[in-house]
Amino acid sequence: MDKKIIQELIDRYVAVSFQVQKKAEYLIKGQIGDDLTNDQHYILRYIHQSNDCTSTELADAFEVNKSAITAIINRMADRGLIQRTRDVNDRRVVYLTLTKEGNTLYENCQEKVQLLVESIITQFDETEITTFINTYEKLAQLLINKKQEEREE
Amino acid sequence: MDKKIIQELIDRYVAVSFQVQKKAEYLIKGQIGDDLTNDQHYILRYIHQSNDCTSTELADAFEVNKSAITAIINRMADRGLIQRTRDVNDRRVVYLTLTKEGNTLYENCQEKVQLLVESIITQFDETEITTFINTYEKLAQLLINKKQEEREE
DNA sequence: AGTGAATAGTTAAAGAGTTTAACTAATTTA
DNA sequence: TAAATTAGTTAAACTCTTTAACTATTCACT
Repeated sequence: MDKKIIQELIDRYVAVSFQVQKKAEYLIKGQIGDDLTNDQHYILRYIHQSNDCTSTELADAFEVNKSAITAIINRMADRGLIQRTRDVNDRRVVYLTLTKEGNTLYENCQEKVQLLVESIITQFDETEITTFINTYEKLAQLLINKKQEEREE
Repeated sequence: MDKKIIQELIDRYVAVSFQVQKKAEYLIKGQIGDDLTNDQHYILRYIHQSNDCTSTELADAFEVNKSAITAIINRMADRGLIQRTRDVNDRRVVYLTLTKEGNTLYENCQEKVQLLVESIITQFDETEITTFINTYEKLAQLLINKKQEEREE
């Protein structure tokens, strides 16, 4: 690929990924209201999806220090959204789960996000969007590998 | 499209966009070091790209309040990266530009980001990536329209 | 079995980013 | 020209993040 073309693609990619991220967060925030910050919403989703979620796992996924996770979890636990449970076999490990209230809030958010996304996703045909997500996932994998490489140096 | 398929696409999309964002920020941070936070890096890029950039424009682009922009710009101006200039015709308006130091830092970052992105972008063929970015840009446009609609309600 | 290293998580302090509300100063409009 | 609007700032309160030091537990090894 020509260097100039690459440069152009980078500029387009940077601009568009930025826009999509910010606008999507704006629209979702508009849907779910002030109950959750963006970060708390991501955490809520992540814990709901994951089995036996731990602080370390979250810190890796979010690329922040474990103490940043502790702080967020504290706030959400104070509000009764998240529960901590010690592993019986390895008592260093603390599992994070959603409380009943946390789950209800998740369901609420998910419903609203779904309505929003549906109204947009239906403007693509299925092939276009699966092709898009396939490439996106390939990109994600390459980035994960790249991180792995850097770690090993 | 079937409801179930949509649901699956949403889950894949949410997961992958999240991963790409976090890993990309991690890798870029690894390249440019501790000179800039992620947000400051975005601001630096944005001001470099834009002509006659103002706080209001940044606040719109980043979907935050103007006072959040003031705070970041203050920090970067204190470090001598950004300059404020009043508009001669409309003296309410303040234009933001990069100083010489700001520009040097930008060039530096851009070079490093480019090396990183090149090493990844070359693993796609050109058709795949332009198709990807086209769809991405279509998505961005839909989100922008959606925001516009909501504003008008 | 016992010592040293590694692992999971927390705490505290300092700084960065955000929101809200109140404010100044300049411009528009009616 | 008075009233409303616009661009930007300030201050207080809060969230998020990093660094470094810490506790508690488990692993590895002789």
